[in-house]
Amino acid sequence: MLINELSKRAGVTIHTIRYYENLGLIKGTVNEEIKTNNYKSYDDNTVERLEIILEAKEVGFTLAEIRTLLHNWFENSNPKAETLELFKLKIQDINHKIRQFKQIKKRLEKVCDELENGKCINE
Amino acid sequence: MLINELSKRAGVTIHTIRYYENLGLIKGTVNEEIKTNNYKSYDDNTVERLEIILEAKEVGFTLAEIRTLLHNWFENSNPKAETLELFKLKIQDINHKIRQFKQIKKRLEKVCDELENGKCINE
DNA sequence: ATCAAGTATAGAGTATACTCTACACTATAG
DNA sequence: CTATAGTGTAGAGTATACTCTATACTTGAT
Repeated sequence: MLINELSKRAGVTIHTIRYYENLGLIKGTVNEEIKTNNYKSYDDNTVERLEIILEAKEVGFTLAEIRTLLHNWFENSNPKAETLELFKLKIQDINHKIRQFKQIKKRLEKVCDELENGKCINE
Repeated sequence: MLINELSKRAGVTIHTIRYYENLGLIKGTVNEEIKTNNYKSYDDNTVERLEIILEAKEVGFTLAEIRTLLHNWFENSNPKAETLELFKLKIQDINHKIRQFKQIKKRLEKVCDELENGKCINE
């Protein structure tokens, strides 16, 4: 598929796709058969990569971190043990973040509770 | 306490504290008694506010969002019902984020599992 | 009295992650 | 064949959140 379709399928603007491609997060291929243009084509894997990028961004990973994750995920350039270690570290990060979320949620729930049970002056 | 002590107690640089103060996230008071200087002094509440800011940032709230949260939290300028609604919305946000975290964690765990159980080619 | 260390304001600089514009070339429908 | 919609590269602009620098005044120890 071309960039327009990729954009629609992944829900990411063409600008952002090109930005990610420049950063090395995704990669399109130019069909060497066609010599009239240098349009890049993207496969289903790129759609999945974009999904992962969006999810990972949402939970606070930087694009640099995501690039490293994706390269280990799909390109398998590093030894297995290293990749495994990286992924396990990321899982730990996520567990830590979940704990932080729960902590601030607790704080907010406490304030809500206080508000509902009339510890507040201005009605 | 003066900015230096606040900085040490909250673990935030003086630069950042001033940046937050400019944005209206915290507020120091100039002692009117002392006319020789205009040094600002900060109380324990400011330390707590900074703690909340750090936590909230960590889980992805912007400084603008945090400012609104803090104003409702401490200044009680808005009607109770509004504040309660805002806080409950934030709790929903957090629940949503926790779900996203769990989703990407699942993805990572699946890849780890595949790596450990030999679906990988390069050892 | 003086001098390092602390404080204040204002504004410039940096990093990340976009977002947009300009310009040139290509594809395709009428 | 031409209009317009799509594609490419390069680079400028924007938003957020700092981070640093310059300049000036204050405090406190010697």
